[in-house]
Amino acid sequence: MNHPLSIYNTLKRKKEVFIPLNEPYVGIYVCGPTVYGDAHLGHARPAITFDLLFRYLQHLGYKVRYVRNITDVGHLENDADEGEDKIAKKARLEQLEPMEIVQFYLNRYHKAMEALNVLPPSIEPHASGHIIEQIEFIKKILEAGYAYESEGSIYFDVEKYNNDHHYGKLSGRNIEELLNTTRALDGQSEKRNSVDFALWKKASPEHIMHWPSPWSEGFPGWHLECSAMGTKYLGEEFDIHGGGMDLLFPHHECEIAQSVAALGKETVKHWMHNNMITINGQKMGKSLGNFITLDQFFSGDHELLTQPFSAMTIRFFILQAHYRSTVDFSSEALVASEKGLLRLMEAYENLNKLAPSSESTVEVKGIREKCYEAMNDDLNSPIVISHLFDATRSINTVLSGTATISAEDLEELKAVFNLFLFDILGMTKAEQGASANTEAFGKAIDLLLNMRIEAKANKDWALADKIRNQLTALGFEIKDTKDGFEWKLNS
RNA sequence: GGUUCCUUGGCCGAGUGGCUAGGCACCGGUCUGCAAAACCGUUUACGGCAGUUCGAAUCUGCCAGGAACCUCCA
Repeated sequence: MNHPLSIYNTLKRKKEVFIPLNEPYVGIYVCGPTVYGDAHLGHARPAITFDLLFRYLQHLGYKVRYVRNITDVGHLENDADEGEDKIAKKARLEQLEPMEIVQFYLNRYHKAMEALNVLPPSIEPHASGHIIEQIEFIKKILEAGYAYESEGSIYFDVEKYNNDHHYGKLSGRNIEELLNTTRALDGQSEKRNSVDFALWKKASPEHIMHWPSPWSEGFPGWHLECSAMGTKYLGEEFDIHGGGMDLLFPHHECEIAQSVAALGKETVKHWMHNNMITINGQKMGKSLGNFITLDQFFSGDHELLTQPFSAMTIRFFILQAHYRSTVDFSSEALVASEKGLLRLMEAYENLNKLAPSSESTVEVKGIREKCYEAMNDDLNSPIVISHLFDATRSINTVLSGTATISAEDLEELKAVFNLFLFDILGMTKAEQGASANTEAFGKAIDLLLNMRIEAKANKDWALADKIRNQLTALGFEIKDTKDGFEWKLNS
């Protein structure tokens, strides 16, 4: 391939050619969901972004281990001092076992991901299943001297760390200023500095989820799980760490600090961050309460939705924007994506209707290479899609009889659609297998439309229009063609 | 208040110095009994001001508006 894959590295603030540490193996770690509620549109963005990466790297021949964690403990709800574990809080409210909540929402998350055609990761580790690894990680940080115990809890000593290393290198923060301005205000806390973050929190008596440790009965801090599980499954150095931009600080900054403190080196070579989905220009998120769940999209059951949207429409909508741009949700934008996707899918089906000629008058040869170039340029999926739309125009032009295509080019177009639209962008083909029921149903519609042909032959326009209008009212789309008709049912 | 980033045509959304992005919508045409679909064509851009340059949506500065994260206050 002429152009190597370049990926934007948040740490370097520029695109870098991607070279695996240990070719052909590639390790990817992505921050997964906290499973205390239904997945919303915002959750779909990283899942689809890194699914695109996963698919493309595999296509390029890499052997990829993709780890996406499940946060089921330790994600504090408010500030780190007095926060309450989100999972435990929900459990108490609903009088359910914490793990019951986790399992319930995890099942629903998996179902939504499957609908979006997001491939399952290679490993999906739970934070609660890696308490021992996290405790061991804390021990290393303590031994290195970058953490301290305070009333049964362990905190990361950001000031000390920053004296030896650079805390803030990923997020571009100057922590020295923060330390100087906040120290005076910080008298009562059990932390030395307000910027210190918890590695282990002693559980209060009413706290349901807790584990024994050398320091107290408690639970691990939120940032720790990703460091512990990432290194456990991908090694002390691995290729790519991904997540949403909202996790850049403090979460990923803390991960770097933890790794450097415990291991003496940075674990992650390449940081990737997807941007947010906005609604009326604002981040869609749980804390703002302005989110729409994926199930609501699928059912259309939300005041901002004019209709239901299929999972593939959602996926296509997200891929029509570059992953590092914000994408603003609106029902109108989704309708546009839905129609555009339908156009692409019909073009793919039309490929089977084209009769090859001896020569092509449409340009086919460059499309594959252009799609690769776009993918190699930091996964520019909207450009890939624009090339597929260009191909769509060529296909439809041939279909309408004003251009020709050679057998070779026809096969090339089929291959390009299969590769980029389905394998890499991960769109799914319309379901094809017809049951006996749907077969009979189709023949019944054919029967009606054949009667309409007879009516047209008799110039009985009233009857012809009646059949068409009433089928249209039922959601059918009727097209007259030279040899007869075509129809389809719009869902 | 701090850090980072954004502002493209009716809507969404690519694009980092000169070359039509693309989709949706709209309008005109071809096709059709009329439509639909498809095809062809047209129209609507680069937040504002100034600067650099032969040339800027693209670089620089200022201004306006918006966002994400953080902080403070409540």
